Amino acid sequence: MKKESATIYDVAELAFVSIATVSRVLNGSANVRPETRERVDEAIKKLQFVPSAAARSLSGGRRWSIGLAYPLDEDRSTSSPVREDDTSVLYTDAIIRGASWQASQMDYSLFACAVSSGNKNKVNPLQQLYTSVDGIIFADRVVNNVRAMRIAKRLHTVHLSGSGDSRFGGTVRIDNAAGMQSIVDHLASVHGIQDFGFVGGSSDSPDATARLNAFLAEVAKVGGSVRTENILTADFSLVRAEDVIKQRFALSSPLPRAFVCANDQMALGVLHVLRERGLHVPSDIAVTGFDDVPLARTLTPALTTVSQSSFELGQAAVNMVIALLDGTIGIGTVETLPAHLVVRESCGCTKENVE
Amino acid sequence: MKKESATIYDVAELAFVSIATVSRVLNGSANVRPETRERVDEAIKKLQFVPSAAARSLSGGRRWSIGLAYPLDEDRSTSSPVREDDTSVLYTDAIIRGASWQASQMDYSLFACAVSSGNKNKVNPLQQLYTSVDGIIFADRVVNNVRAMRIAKRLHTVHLSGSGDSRFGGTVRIDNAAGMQSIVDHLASVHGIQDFGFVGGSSDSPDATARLNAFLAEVAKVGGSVRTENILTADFSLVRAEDVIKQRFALSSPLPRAFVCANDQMALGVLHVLRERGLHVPSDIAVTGFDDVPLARTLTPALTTVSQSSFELGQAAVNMVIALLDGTIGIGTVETLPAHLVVRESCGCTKENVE
DNA sequence: CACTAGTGTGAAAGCGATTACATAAGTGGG
DNA sequence: CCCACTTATGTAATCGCTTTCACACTAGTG
Repeated sequence: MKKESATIYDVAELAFVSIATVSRVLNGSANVRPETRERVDEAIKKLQFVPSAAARSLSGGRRWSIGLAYPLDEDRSTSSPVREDDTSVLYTDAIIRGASWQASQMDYSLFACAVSSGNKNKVNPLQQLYTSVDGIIFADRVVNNVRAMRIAKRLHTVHLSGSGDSRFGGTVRIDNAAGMQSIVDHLASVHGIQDFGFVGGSSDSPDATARLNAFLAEVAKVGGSVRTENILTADFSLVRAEDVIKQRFALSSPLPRAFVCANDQMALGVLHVLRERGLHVPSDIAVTGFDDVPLARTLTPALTTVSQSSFELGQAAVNMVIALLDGTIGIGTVETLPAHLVVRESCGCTKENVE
Repeated sequence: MKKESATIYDVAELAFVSIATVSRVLNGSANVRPETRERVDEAIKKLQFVPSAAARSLSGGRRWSIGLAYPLDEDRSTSSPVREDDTSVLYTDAIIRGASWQASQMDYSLFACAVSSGNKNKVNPLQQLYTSVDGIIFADRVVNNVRAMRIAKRLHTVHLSGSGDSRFGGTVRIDNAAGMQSIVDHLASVHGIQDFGFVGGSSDSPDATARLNAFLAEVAKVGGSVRTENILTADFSLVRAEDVIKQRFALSSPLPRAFVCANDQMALGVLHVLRERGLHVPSDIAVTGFDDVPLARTLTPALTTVSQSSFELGQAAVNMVIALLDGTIGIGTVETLPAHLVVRESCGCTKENVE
């Protein structure tokens, strides 16, 4: 079931020139007589010729494309996709869009590829990806260090928001600490909250760890407290957050006055369960998110969160890959993007307060 | 800033065999003596050799990868990305995940690539994509027919949910009509609603057209009515839906008893504005969605919608591409996936009713 | 004991571009 | 009017892999 298509040879023949000349036209080289160029362009149009990316990259030129690897939820890749709709990581989506947008601005193409951690497959998607692009962006947690280092030997890599600085590639991250600080601060100073709870991500994610640590530090700083049973750990997904909060309900000890969540999706899950159990947010208990996904502001109550502009994160990553490619910056560069508090209703503020 | 890495020649040398043998080992060919195979495997491991996808595909073999092209929002690609967070198309996200998952199951890699309609760029992302994969999936509206036909000459294509059957590739679609019918039916028979409104997508989307037509037909069938001023047109995005509904408020004529929306995001926007204007959903006015995105059930009120399992859509598309590649099915095959009503609260049903 | 059938392996021909090098034609300056 | 120089184009090598073909070996057969 193979299909044929025009090659550079066909174009050359039709335009009565050599393939070298066609290539020159293709790559906008100077030194091509205008009338020759025109003849070639015509042939290209007539044959609907599109240069093969594969051949192009083999022959050494740039591929003008960047890869973005992000994690495909494990549960889904190992079991049947029944609970499909529960774990959609909106956050990644925004990063991808930001990266795509920026890549397109810079005349690059962006290929996003979901990579499952259990790489039982013979042909690894990640390998496929990194052998067909100029540089690659890793979303948090998608590869371990060993793997990342190996890949970094082949092409330039940029890591998104890990806490450890990657020594073999670039790093772009959000200022997790500042974001967490502003949330806890707000909760404490504006709403007088002292008794905190936390719903975090798994400890193997640098982002998760960074947020938890920042949270704990800031709670201490504002003189608040957080009981051990109120530090919950999910995996950044909505369902898992629902699960852990339900489990928390099984305990007899009283709930905290606020649940600070490490991302918006988990906050959504928490909101949902709390409401289900008849609790009112924010009067009974405040809930905050992190990320500011598009829907955060449309919820009732609208979610107080930290805007970390995943979109800009994606953009910055693309820029960094290109800079690395161009040699403008060196390996080991780290860029920290600001995060800022977005006060809405779920913390206890009222709409009038806010807008 | 180029980097070096091991090639098949290095492996051959280290294992004292020819590159042909290495290739045989790589591709699991029979007729390789176990001890030779072992020697090669060792060399591969030692050199951390990963075959170049580019070279591989150039030499004619399958690339074991599938492309998925989806639209990048136009406004964002033409203007500054300031309103970044407003148009995230959650729907596409689910398709991508479904496709990725299925691809990984079938031992293929899935490359998702956002394509902006204004292709002012020299290097077109779409071209990059389709010259590096075995087959390609087009999300609704991402390319026009001419373009699609051209691409279909080169490789196998599958179109996601257009209404017109693609004569040069495969088509996978959702049963839009059945979905719309069940929504309108429910609204009319269970809630006695007669006065309908509609928030649709732009008319250049086959899906949008199909849904609008099905809506109109079914309203007529149940004896309901829909006034012209209550047929609103957005572009499937949250913000645009908010815009059009706000504009609708400027008119003096009374609102309908229900707004049927062509997708969930627009329903979200409508809900938001309605609430802002002090209207209560569903008692004052019912609102329904289409798609059943993950968050639909977590809203207040939980969104009544049609589950079209975008995830399965993605899966089916991947399967179809592979079948096309394998020659199992022929060009022009169409698969229609069922859609089913998900009754929640925004139509007027109560939680007790539903669960 | 020749004779046919596999096996296991290597040599070499592409695949479709890019690019260094070579060549031919046009251009001034002395 | 010739030489050095630029400009336009062609030739051929190269990138890293797959695959066909041919060859050298075993083995099994009559």
